[in-house]
Amino acid sequence: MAASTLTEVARLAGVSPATASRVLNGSARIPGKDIADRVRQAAESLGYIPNAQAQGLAKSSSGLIGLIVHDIADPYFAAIARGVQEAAREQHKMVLLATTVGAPDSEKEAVAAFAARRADSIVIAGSRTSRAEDLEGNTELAAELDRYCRNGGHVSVIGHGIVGAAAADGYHVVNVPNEELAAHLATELATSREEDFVIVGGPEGLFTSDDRIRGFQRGLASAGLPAADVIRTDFTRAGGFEAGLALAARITASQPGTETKRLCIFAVNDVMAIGAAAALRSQGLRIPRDAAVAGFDDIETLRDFRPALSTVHLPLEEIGRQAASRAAGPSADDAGSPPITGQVILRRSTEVAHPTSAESVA
Amino acid sequence: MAASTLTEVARLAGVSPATASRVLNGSARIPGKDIADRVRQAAESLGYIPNAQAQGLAKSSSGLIGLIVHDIADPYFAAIARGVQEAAREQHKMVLLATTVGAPDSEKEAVAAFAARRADSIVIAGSRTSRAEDLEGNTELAAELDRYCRNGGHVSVIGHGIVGAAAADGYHVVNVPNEELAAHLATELATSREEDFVIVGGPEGLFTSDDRIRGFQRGLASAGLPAADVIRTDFTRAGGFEAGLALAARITASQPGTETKRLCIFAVNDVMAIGAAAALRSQGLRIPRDAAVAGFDDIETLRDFRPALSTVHLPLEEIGRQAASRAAGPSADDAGSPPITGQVILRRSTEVAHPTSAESVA
DNA sequence: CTGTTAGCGCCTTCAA
DNA sequence: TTGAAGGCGCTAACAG
Repeated sequence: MAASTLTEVARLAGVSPATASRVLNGSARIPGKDIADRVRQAAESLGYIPNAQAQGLAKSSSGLIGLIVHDIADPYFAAIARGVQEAAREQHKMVLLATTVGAPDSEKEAVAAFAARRADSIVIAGSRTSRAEDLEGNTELAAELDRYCRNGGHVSVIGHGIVGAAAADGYHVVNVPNEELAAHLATELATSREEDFVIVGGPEGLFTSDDRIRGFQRGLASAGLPAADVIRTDFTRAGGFEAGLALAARITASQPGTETKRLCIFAVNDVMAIGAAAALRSQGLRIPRDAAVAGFDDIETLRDFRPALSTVHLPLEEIGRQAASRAAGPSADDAGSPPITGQVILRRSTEVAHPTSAESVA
Repeated sequence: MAASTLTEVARLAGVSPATASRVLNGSARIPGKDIADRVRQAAESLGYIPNAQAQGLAKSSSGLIGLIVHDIADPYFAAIARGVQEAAREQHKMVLLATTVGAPDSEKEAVAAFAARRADSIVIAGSRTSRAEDLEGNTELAAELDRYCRNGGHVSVIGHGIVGAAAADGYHVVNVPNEELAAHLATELATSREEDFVIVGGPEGLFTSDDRIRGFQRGLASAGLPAADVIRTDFTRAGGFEAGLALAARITASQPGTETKRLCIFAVNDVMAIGAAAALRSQGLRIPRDAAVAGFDDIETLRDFRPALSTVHLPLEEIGRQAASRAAGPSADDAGSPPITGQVILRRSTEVAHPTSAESVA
């Protein structure tokens, strides 16, 4: 027993399908008042639900927003997804989800799938990469997106634009000032401190990571400090943990006698920072006494972590929302939404050690 | 410039649309070898992407899985979503996301929207409620689901079944043994301890919460202990925090002289537990010294929280995956997937206070 | 094995 | 204002 159709409703109401359509979905005036009620009633009694596929086919638009993330369980992406979802709700659309593991070819597939479903727009979150091995994948992805745009689709990419993507119509980028913010964080951290800085970064070629590293180094430089060592590892908690272990060894080794500066560790995202902190702790080191740790993103779920993590707040939800609404066209706010900004937040994890202040909570 | 169609491909290849369809999508044999290649090449050169809407309309099935959650940014739901997403990928389907704030009527809308899109199946996560004020909403939701099922849809609900939903065809429930596990947690906690138990629960009528409360009380009873006080609050971190504040006052008040037992707080989910812990800490109390805290769910992102939180591990991802594949029909594993089980995990937050063990990490 | 003929359910000109 | 007719892109029966 398939769902009832518009035709059935029309028949029951004693009108033509066209009329029924106008009453139930169309936009133009339908003052048939008497007839309109009959149709509505018929629809109601039949439990009529319009077939979105058919509607979409007829007017070639689907009311779908495609969202591509690396992993929906990652709090970073989950927060963005929430923003996208909210925007979608406002636009009376639904979001179609695709998760790739950052692999460009898998992203390409997702774009093709969205294109097949005639998604009205696509939001791509998750960092772009410039690694040589991804070059081909990136090119194909760019081509796929380009085709999608040429067919009238709207794309908005969060962070960096797709490598090799021509600035086509309907192609937007929501810029996140990773570099500037990282620089800002570095200068804040460099102020009135005397410590060695180390950066725990993701794999080379990951834009988000590279931008943050570059920015941090720049900030250090502008504060007259030497460049920090950079440890490359996975862009995950596990990666942070691994790096943390190495750093713990380094700290422990330099303990005896030598007047050592405290280590200040900047992990390019919060999750890595937490991993690094866990590693230090597992080696009996304490934060911020033995080392300072800072992250990036200000993930909500991690805010109760102790010692409270210094980080850079990013309005993730707003980023997602903006990406989704920008792709919807310049409808609402012609002025365009305001650029994304972040904010350095210094908390306990990078406090200068005051031996006595045990209870100071950020 | 709209995307190219199958007809165009067919024309370019000099064959009929039907043939082209068979080559590009159909399943039956298409050994036209020579012709098949021509078609494929034509498709390639035109950048042909099948229109899923049209395909869906023609074969009345959409390749879509609808997922309903309260909030995709909540790590609990995000983890489930990951599981659903994985199952979807295996089924070569895509997931359509809808977030409700737990409001039955909003869930009803989501179901209708999924039905409109002819989703092949729907997964509903997020706790069911039995509050009087939700009765009407629940009934409508049940009706909507029932209709959806009658039209051939498959539904699987995580946790409790929808209140008032008749066991229709295609309606499945993925049971989560909340009560048993909570009971188990209680008995573990009750062993060799002498403390007062308090439960921080969600609003009355929330099945997930109520089940866990009931189970915990049962466990306490079977250990010969009196029932614990129950504090009702929001099913969120903020709720946990609020309750934690009240409890902190209670603890502080009873400090002087009176031989007081330590308080053991069971929050019905991890996020609430974290909130409660934060509240205690904000009042200068320490865990587990001044109070023990336990949660439920074993949220991954929270595992680095210190003191490590005792909790009940739930295979969230597997739950999502199972829900999605069960709804896909008894295709893969006829034996049906194994029932969901959890596991009590005792960590630092409920350790019996050993004044000297400062570095014992769970 | 391939082409032809009908729809799938809806919307949208175009007449009436 | 309402109805009739055609088409959105594809698939599924039939023919050939």
